[in-house]
Amino acid sequence: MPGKHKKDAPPLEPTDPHLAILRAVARVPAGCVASYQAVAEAAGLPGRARLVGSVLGRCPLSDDVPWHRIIGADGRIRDRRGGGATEQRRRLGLEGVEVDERGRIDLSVHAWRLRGR
DNA sequence: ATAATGACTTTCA
DNA sequence: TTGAAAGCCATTA
Repeated sequence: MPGKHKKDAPPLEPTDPHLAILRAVARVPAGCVASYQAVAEAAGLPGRARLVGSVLGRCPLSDDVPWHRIIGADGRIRDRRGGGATEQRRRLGLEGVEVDERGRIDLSVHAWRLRGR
């Protein structure tokens, strides 16, 4: 039994922000895109758009999570170091999302909306 | 504890 | 529309 007077900090919690973000990204359906901000809100972390990017950047570009469906709030693919934007564009194309030459995506068509009515 | 960094957003020119 | 500057926030050094 924990009779410690000093506080103990578990390594992971059910409300772990990282986990919540990954979960939110995972529920974005194919053929749709969501902004970092939208994902943050969906994860219950309003205003942490930057954190979403950090988490996705730290994770490997695996198929475990549809990272390619996350784009900037302006509906364009965000550029980042190392590249990967090309891969993202390719994947989106395979899913039926039309991406402009400049990386622009029609949000009025593919924007993912939070379900919950 | 302070400073720098990053797959962000918004505002202004 | 494009680009620069500031705002914002957790992680990392």
